[in-house]
Amino acid sequence: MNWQQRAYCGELDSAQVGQTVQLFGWVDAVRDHGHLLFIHLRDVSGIVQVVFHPEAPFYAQARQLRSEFVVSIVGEVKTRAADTVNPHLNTGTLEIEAKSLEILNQAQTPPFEVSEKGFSGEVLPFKVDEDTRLTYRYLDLRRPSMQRHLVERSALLKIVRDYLSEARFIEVETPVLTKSTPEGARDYLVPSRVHAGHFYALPQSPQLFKQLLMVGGLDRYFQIVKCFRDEDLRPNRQPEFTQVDLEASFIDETFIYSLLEGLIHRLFAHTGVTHLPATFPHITYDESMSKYGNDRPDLRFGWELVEVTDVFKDTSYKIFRMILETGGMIKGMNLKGQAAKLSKNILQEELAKGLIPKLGGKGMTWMKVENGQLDSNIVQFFSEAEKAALLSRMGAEEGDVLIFVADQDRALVHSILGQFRVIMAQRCEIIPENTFAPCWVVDFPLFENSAHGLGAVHHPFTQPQGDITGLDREALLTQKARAYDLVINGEEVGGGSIRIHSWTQQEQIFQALGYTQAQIEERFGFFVRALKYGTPPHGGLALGVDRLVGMLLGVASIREVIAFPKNRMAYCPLTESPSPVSSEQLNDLHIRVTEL
RNA sequence: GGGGGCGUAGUUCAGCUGGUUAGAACGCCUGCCUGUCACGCAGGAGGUCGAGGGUUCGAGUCCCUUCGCUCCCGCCA
Repeated sequence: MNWQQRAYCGELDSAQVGQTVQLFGWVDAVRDHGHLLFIHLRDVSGIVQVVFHPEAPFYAQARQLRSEFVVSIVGEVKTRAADTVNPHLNTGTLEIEAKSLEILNQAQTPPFEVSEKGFSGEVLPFKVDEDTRLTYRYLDLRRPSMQRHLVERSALLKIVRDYLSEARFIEVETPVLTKSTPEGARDYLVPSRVHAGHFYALPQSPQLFKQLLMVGGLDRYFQIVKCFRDEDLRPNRQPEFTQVDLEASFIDETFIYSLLEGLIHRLFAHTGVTHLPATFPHITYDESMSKYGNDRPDLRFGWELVEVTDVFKDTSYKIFRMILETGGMIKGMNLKGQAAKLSKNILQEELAKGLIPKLGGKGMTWMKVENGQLDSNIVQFFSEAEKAALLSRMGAEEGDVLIFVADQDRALVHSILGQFRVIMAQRCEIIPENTFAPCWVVDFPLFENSAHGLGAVHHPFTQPQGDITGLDREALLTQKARAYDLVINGEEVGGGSIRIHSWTQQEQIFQALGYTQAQIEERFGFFVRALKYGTPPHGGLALGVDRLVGMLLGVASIREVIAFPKNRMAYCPLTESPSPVSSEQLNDLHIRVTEL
């Protein structure tokens, strides 16, 4: 194999005209003119056209070529005549006149087309059932767009490594076979052969190990690492996913913010995005919930939630009055300038009766601002004072649409309006394209109510903002954590916290979570012990690589940037895993499978 | 775990209130074609309509069961 002399198809340029080059690749397309024969030859770098003339001794062999055959071609780089240039191909001003042809391998007709013919202007939509793509992922990966995804992912991860190395971070690997901890998601378990009846767990994150690395004095650690969570899947969720995991000692929140802002700037600059703010705005959890209805605000557009409970405190409108009398709240949103797009029929039938109930709401009140008046099916129930107050509170102008949701359950009001805001913004096409709006969400609550008492909102190693000594449950629920999320365009791309480094404080948290001394010892004994041996103040963050790369490349799903993803059922159609194993294997592992 | 949608040729899809031999495009095969590049022209092959059961004179179409995929909710410290 003459690999030393190899040239890459997509990298040929006019400087090489007249040279003889060696190419390896796959046949992307064949155009047989009976005499003249053209092929597109594809390798990882791109595509070039090869011409076979009928006089060539290997012409008969060339006519045997089919899609996806693997070939070695030696040929002369030639300039194309002006009227035969292909403007859609990077190498479109050139072609290779074949001097020899070797068919290195034949190929069956693939189950779907690998060629994207995409150099023909706009990229044709690739519509093949995803399970079929995953079953033949090696063919799917041959498509130029998939190769671009993985090439770019590699380039972006190199930027991460370079950046963090420059900032004195040390890349350390942590175990994949580790200890199951009852917090958080379900663990993937790995049975031990040597220790009968005992199990390792695959890490949900290297959380405890990276903190132990800080105790170990490594000072600044990072890792690009797989994490595993055995939960039901979502379009943007895989059972195994990749994080940029990092942790640093003797730092505070400001270190993390500026470190990550620098990294995000570099990553986005790589893809040509330069409009990110120098420092990212901070928004508190409470403010995010109240203005955007969730803790991952999409700041690319306005449409903030506005409370109008007080406007209707004496209303005669029966539905509002009933809800307010039982302690409910009314919030609304101004769909700025959307009156023309949203007819009364759409507002009432599709949204109030369709979408809102799907989101969990009982109803929605809407009104349009037309001819200087509020107009809707129920506007006659409101007083002039109420209408005037609404107009001013909502900043309403001609052509606006106001919508309101009322409910006893304040969290439900936020949840409905938060989802409604995003869905309607997409539907009304008000979200600017190719725009990225990052922010830090800060001041998360430390605890939340859970089925069995208090639960940690972030995780139990997060430092409280204040002293929690002696606080009762009610007071604990009002405490804030030193936790932060990095949110871009309404997607959480990373999260972290300043950790607890005092073992007494760590035990306070465990106790608040309702763990007994025995449970603490059994689950986290090794960790609490470590905290007692001189733990430095430290904190860190983890970035979701799949989501971030997916966002940077503008793909529809994280599966587009993962070489071998699982499907929605956590199944791999390519390898057909998971699969049954032999009874010998089970016996070795001391496992008996119960009847299904 | 709960709810919605889908399953027809290799691929993407059409197939009306149940009614002759289930169609289209692309792909594939054969032939023709010396400048194409989504080449063109002519011809051809290719289907247990996801599976099982039921209703009916008759089912791709209606009903039940089941499997698979997908979306939403729960879940995801």
